[in-house]
This record gives sequence, structure tokens and C-alpha cells, in this order.
Amino acid sequence: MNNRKIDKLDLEILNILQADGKVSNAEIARKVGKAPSAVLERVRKLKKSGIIEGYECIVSHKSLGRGLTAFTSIRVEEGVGATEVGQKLAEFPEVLEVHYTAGRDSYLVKVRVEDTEALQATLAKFGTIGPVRDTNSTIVLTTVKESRVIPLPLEND
Amino acid sequence: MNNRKIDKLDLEILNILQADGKVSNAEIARKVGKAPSAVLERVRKLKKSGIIEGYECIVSHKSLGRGLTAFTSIRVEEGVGATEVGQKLAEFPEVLEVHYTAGRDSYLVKVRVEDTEALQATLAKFGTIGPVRDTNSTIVLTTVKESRVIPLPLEND
DNA sequence: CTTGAAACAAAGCCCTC
DNA sequence: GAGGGCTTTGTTTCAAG
Repeated sequence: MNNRKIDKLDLEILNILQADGKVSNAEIARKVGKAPSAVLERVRKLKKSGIIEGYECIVSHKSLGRGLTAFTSIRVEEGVGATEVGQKLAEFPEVLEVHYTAGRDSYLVKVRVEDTEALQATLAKFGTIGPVRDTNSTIVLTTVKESRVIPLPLEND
Repeated sequence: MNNRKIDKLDLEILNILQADGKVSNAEIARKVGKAPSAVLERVRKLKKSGIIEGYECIVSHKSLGRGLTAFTSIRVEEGVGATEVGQKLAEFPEVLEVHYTAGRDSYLVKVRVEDTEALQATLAKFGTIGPVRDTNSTIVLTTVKESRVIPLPLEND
């Protein structure tokens, strides 16, 4: 979590990488008009400082029997133990996201499973976690957009 | 969207790629005990058939002034035009996900912005979309897990 | 940040099974 | 059809300026 100074060239590189995580350093170098070794050094520093968190291969969940996405709001017993609940929720492989949210003490999790039957099984597992009071699921019918690309300001900070 | 037959070797390759989107074909080949050219051919077919959707570079939003994540439920006028609303929502760069959900006619969107002020501005923009009735936002305090890695069954289909 | 050199990987071809 | 081995091209990586 090092807070390095990010300049315009870093932002350019990050934008190119966000558009396609598989571009080679050589091609980034061509696009920004610098030598490949210079770009390599930048990318390495961005990775080391935690600004680049990693690279993910996006696999089609529909093609692989995980066609059902649901968002489940989970109310937990107020007070202590809330953090551990989040950790336990994160351990389920079918739970892709775990967010602790404001408002009433609750988590919002994104679940990706095969069908409604599997969702029911997952919700039942949630119920076995101690401080979990109740759950409220919203089934996704169509996903129009799903990305992690964040807009980067192209001026300096 | 070709429905090819996925065998165990494909699943192994996908698991390795999901764990690290930047591994080289050569290293995958070493791990699965096959020649690099064979793995390359598999990966290409997986990409072509849509099972591999792409590769994303994950950039730390906190490091780059997008520290606020919110989930906003958007009720829309029932009936026609619902799809266009989803498309319009997806055009906002700060809107990372757009899901059309069951229940009442509504979208669930994930928004990533700088602060609450920016969230307010985004919500105001949502309001200018014709069929949008009202919005309901949940602020994320802590994100415990955020991934797109789906668990792959290691037996054949 | 650039250059140049060496190690490595990608991608195409041809061969075998 | 699918994988193994080879070759060429391009990329990564390091050292030195």
C-alpha cells in the first residue's frame, strides 16, 4: 500500500493494461513511445506498490455451469464477531464478493452457482455461521455489464 | 458461444489461468505435463469458443482516488424500455456492473467513485434517464473479497 | 530512460500417434 | 484430431551508460 507518486505515463500504462490485461510490455512501449525496459520497470513498480493488484483470466461462468448469479444481503448479530463472519463468507468458493455495508449491520455478497437449488444449499450454509440472522437474496436475470476497470483521470494528481 | 466439450485438461488449464492470468503458456505446459504448443492450441480454442472471455489487469481503486464503492438499486418504469436503461447505465465509466434483477423491475448496479459527493452526482445522472423512478444506495464500508474466479469442477461433464 | 545482448516464450510448421 | 518437437520471430530481462 505504498503511496507512490503517479504521473501521466503511469496512468497511460494502467489504461492500456486495463483495456487488455494480456498486452505485452513491448506493445505498451510502442504505444507510449518509450523503450520496453522502461515500461517494464514502471509496471514492476506499480505491481510492487500495490497499484496493480494482479491479473485475472475472465472465464465464462455460463459456459461452465455457473449460470446463476445472486446478490444476498446477510444480516448479522450486531457487535463483535462481524469481521469473522466476513472471513467465513469469503471462504466459500461460490461467493465471489463480500462487502460489509453501512446501514444495518449486514453483508452484501455476490454468489455464483449452478441453479436455484445450489443457491438454496449455499444459503443454508450461510445459516450455519453463528451470528447470521437472516438472508435476503436477489436473483440476477441479465448482467448487462461486469467489469473492474476504473476510470483513470489523465491529469496529474 | 460455441459449446465445445470441456475435458479435464481444459479445466486444469482454466484453473491455472484463473489463479494467475499472467502465467505463460510455457509454464502452464510444465504444470500440466504437456508441450507448450499443445497448451497454446487449447487456450486458443477456449478463447475462440468464448469460455475464456478475456484478461483483466486489476488496478487498486483505493490507490487511485476511487475509494468509495456503492450498490445502487434502481427501480424503472415497468414494461418496455427496460433494456435501454441497462445500456445507458452501462455507459457510465463509474458504473462497473449492471444487473437486471428479478422481483420488482429494477437494476442493481455497482458504482465506484471518489467520495459521497461524487456518488450524489452519479445518482443525479441516473435520475435523468427517462424510465428511472427512484434509487436506493448501499454504501460499502469494507470489501472482504472481490474476485471473478469461479470454482471449476475437476470431474468431466 | 536508452541501448544492446542474452535468455526465454510465442506462434507456425511438420511430423507422429 | 491431438500432441510432440523443431524453427523463426518477437519478447522479456539484465547490465551498462
